[in-house]
Amino acid sequence: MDDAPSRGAAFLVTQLGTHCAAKFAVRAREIGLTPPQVGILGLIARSPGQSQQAVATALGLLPSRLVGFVDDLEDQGLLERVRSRTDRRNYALQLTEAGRRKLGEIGRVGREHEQDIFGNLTDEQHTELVRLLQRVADEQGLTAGVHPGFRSLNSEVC
Amino acid sequence: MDDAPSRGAAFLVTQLGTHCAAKFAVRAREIGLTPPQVGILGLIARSPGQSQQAVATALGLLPSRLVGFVDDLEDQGLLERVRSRTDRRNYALQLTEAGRRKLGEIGRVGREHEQDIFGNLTDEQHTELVRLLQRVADEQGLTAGVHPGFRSLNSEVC
DNA sequence: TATTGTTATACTCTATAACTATA
DNA sequence: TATAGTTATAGAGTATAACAATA
Repeated sequence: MDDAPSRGAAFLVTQLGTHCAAKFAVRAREIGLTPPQVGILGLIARSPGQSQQAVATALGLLPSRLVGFVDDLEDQGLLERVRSRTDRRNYALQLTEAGRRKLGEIGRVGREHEQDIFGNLTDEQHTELVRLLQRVADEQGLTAGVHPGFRSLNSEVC
Repeated sequence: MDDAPSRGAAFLVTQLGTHCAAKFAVRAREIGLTPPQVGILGLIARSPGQSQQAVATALGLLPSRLVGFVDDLEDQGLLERVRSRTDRRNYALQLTEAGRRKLGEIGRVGREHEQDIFGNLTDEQHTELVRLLQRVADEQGLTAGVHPGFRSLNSEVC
């Protein structure tokens, strides 16, 4: 008897989630980004002009951590810090043209990633899996744009 | 347009996996254990008498990390280090009676965890979800007893 | 010489708190 | 006085490498 105990859905999701996160991190690094930076670019693409505070809150990471990520994205020429006219304390973060191009790369990488992990499912199976996961995620309050995994586990559970 | 982009299965699995891991860590802590320690106790229950090297390899964590976990489990009286007669360099790790009782608690906590996350699915939906996840996990080579999340992401992907 | 378990050291990552400039 | 962004410091967690005991 060397079998693992029958794995429940929770164990399988945890195991596969860790696996997916690790594989995606590799793909993100290949285009010069960390996973949180992918989230930052996507958020600014959807809602341009937000302050760093707003981005930090939306993604569930500390403002002090955000600084370094934005520094790097700015160094790469993917976004700009534009001082707000009305309140010169904060910035309005904007994608550059290169940032919009990078967004296309992110999309390509994301599709490759999805195919890599779930490519052996039929379309029907894939659709059913997404439906079930979406339902559970909604019930667990994960619908919002806040990405777990960017924030610490401690702040997650308190 | 403030919607997140349609979330693929990979994103959902990553998001839910992180969420599940965090919630399980809380439940494990309530019975005095860390997630790796849960894995250690389960492995020794299934295959008693293994050396620390064997356990470390099976769970994908470094032998030097294992020492502290086993120290704590021994302090709690849940397992014993028994010197091997044939090779006095290594130990044969054995559960104590208290360790076997703790295993029952782990089972209870695991069922509560599963119910907490997936309790709103019908039995048919739950079964279908497990089937799909199991299939993907198998194809990704996650069938073995090696638990990702105990080892570092770096060693995972290289 | 090789291996098991252990310890010591260094490194990475993250949280906390202090600081500045604006308001 | 309060807030946005930043920097500095400290702490937790982990990997690497050195070590003693045994083979």
